[in-house]
Amino acid sequence: METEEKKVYTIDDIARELGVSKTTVSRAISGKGRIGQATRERVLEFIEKHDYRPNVMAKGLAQKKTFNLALLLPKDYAVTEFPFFKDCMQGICEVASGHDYDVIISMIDGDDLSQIQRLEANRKVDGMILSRAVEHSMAQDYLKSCKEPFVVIGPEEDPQITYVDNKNLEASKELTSIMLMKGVQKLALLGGNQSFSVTESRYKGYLQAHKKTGRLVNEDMIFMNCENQTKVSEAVKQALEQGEDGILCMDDAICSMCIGSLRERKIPIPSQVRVASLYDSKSLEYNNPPITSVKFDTVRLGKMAAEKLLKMMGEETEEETQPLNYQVVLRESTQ
Amino acid sequence: METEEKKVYTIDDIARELGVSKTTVSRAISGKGRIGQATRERVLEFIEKHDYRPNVMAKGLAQKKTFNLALLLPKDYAVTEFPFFKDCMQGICEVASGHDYDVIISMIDGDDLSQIQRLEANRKVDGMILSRAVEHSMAQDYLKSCKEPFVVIGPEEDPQITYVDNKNLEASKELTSIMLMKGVQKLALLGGNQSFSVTESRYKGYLQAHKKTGRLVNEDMIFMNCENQTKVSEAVKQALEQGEDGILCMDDAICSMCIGSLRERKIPIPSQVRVASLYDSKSLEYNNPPITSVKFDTVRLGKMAAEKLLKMMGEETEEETQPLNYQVVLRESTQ
DNA sequence: CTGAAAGCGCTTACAG
DNA sequence: CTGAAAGCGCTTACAG
Repeated sequence: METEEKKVYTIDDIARELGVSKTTVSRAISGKGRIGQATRERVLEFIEKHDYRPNVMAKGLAQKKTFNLALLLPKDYAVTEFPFFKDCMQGICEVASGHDYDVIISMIDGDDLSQIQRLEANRKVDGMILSRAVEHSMAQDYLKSCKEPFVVIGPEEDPQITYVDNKNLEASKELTSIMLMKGVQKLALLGGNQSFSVTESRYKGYLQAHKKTGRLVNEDMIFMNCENQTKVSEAVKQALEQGEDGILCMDDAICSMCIGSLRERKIPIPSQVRVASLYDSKSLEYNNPPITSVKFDTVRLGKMAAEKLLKMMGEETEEETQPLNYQVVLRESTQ
Repeated sequence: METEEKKVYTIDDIARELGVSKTTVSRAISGKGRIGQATRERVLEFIEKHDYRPNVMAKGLAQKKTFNLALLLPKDYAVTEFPFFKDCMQGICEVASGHDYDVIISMIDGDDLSQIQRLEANRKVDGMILSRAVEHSMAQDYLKSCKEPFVVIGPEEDPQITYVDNKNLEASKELTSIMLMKGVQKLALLGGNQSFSVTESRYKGYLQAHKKTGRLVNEDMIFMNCENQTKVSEAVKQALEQGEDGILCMDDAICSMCIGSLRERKIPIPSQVRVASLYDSKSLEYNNPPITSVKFDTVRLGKMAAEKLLKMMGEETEEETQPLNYQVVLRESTQ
């Protein structure tokens, strides 16, 4: 029962102790190359018994791989986006570790490429995931110019770039349509930061739904860049003055602020104004009344990003063919 | 102007082209070992010109280092904790990359050690940072049993373990004292998840402040595990029925819910009830009225964690001696 | 089926 | 001050 330092074996030790060559040991482990059934089992057994784990760094050097991938996160994201990034991260980590890859995070600041360049110069990763595509981001252009494989999370117009995205446009269109069908006459839209692509997608969905049903959209029904309580309150005030009877919020944070503002003005939901959100959260679900909103499977989004990337890097992965989807959850706030 | 593949040099190439040995090149780069001024400059110049960057993985193998550190994040953290983790992450990444280290994230799920064991077995990191110490966490015990250096973010009673923490107890004590001095007669405490150490620290601060001023604390003034709107609303209701004239919330999320609940009941802040939070956020700052709260420098907390860890790993770092601190920001909600 | 050898791109005693 | 050589712990043609 002494606290003896457990010896950490190398492939050399194993070869010596077993009286075989390290080539053989390597083959038994990797499963590549021909090897006798008997020897393989002997090696595997020894490994199991002594809990040998190959040195990934050495393996990487020999194979010119790093077994790392990078997740590029914006440094400046707003509170409203936390749940999104956290879920992405979780999905990515899960599939990465399933392939014995690790994920290195790098927080990148707007158009400052230095962190990306550092990662690239140091050759510590085999591929990168760029989260939250900002319109006209330099990062994308830069990554394209490198040989490094990468996928972006978010909408992407460049057909040469691999991406995954939630169906924001479709979801927005569907929820808008539903609200119009339910009898909302004038539906205000409270949007987020206009430089984010997701804002644009949701906006388009809203427009298309109006077009489809032959409804007019007036400039003054659209309130963009609702990033704090003050902006939201102003928007709500103006919308009410204009007699809007429905408010569609682009995400849960905006929606929370919107609800707060309505409550302050003692405007009943849904009897005077129906409210819905294009991104769900617990606080909307548990609100009184519960708020209608769209649920995405963001963990899965992250997983798909990682799978796509691993595939580009030549890993074998059973990429899910089933497309990402969403659910519109109708709750009391739109009844 | 062709898109020629830029050759990626190795130390061997440089040695050959310069007619020196690779030992010399290595020395010129690392600055270790004696080397002639002239040769050093020749090498450095060549490197600069051809933008040579040493292969970190190879360097690592030779030095038995990985130049990675791991950040262990709980998989299940609540919305309320996002800003905290994000700021930590940012601080850690900043100092890590300053030392040419990268940070690998791993999301660990309660008492499931498998992810930690994987990291350890793969030897992909030189040290770990365990964020959010949960009371009696297995992770800590496990890490202690490994040789791997690690530091924890959060309070820590074990004197053998290195940790960094915000001064939650002190801050809680100070803010509580201030509220009592300002004339609050009965101060309710709305606390978070009781299994987190931070909850305990803040609770203690609240108690100590009462003791110091000779005030009694009644069981029924304490409301723990206020993790959703329902629980908070109940707590607020009960507190009001008991005639409390002050409410101290443990964090910004709890406080937001508390404010919402008060607003619904049309209880004016601060005239009927004074409200304060032990963790600040924009939404509290911009609330109407603005909410008194405590500001911590969490980015710096992350930095210090990383610095402490790097030091344990033998890196040279000018560790900041200045202790972490906090500011109590008195706003309208406690006037 | 198995192994000796070279190689991945660095570092570092050791000798000169 | 400089270099030849061994080594970090793996993989992988190549030969047998």
